[in-house]
Amino acid sequence: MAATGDFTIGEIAQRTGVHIETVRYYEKVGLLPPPPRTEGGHRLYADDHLKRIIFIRRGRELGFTLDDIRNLLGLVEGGYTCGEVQKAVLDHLRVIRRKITDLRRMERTLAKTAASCEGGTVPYCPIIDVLGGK
Amino acid sequence: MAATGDFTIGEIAQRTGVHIETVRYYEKVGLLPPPPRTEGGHRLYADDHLKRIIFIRRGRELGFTLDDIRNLLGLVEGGYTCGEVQKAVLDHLRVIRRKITDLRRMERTLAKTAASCEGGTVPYCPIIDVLGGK
DNA sequence: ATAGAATCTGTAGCTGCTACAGGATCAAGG
DNA sequence: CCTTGATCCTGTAGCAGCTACAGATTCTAT
Repeated sequence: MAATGDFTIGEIAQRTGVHIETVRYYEKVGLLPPPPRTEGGHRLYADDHLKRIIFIRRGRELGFTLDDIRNLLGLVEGGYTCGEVQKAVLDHLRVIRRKITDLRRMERTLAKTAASCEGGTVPYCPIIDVLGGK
Repeated sequence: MAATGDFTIGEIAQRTGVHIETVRYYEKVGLLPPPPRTEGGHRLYADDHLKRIIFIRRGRELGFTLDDIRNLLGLVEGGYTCGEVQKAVLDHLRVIRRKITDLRRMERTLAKTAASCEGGTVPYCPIIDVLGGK
């Protein structure tokens, strides 16, 4: 039930939480198949598009690149095995963990640096020394 | 001692670990004052430039945007108080910590998702469900 | 019929570089 | 002095992933 609803781009944007321009952008870069149009040329989306955009958005929220998502969608389309999908996720997990590591290193350095500083109105700050390198 | 050495852009790139094009880019966007030139038009850098580029690089390594760095350099130029600098660092620290939080959330979700998966040759994967959202 | 909202296409902008192309200049060797 | 090869010059375009226009058209409701 609740068969193929026809959505305008505005409705689909609202339902998916993705901006109108972004929906068009996804179409342009081939992530979203071009939907049928009204006589006047307005896009008319169906449930399939809705699902696909939600898939893309979820992927983005999880930090996948559009290219990653393209591949995942390719798997979904073309028949996939659990192993293939899992591999993509584990690869991505490694990327994320590296980023976390990098950020934590920055955080430590910055926190230490900020602590070395009195923060008053003194016209000198040890932070600048840290940035000045050596 | 070791007074103002004259560096070509290639030397300065090597010493700072920043690409030649990037050095020119920093000049273009106003982070680096235009150095004097040879008769033929080649850039000639002095120790001040060297220090400045190292400052920029260190800032980048710590995740500051070029705009942040521009502000920091402005402080350094124009006379600064420790409090001003500390504020910039603490602001940035908040940004970094937020990113870490976001990435950790992604990581948890992905790790959980990947674990829910057998990873075999089964032509179905629960990960896809997660991405499909609901 | 008409007003106002929504949509259309196409282009430019954002960050922080990187990678050319096509030419000029520099430093070293003969 | 002259040539060669390395380096440098300017300017432009490209990357990701959107976002923000402009100027025109279409849709919807009265």
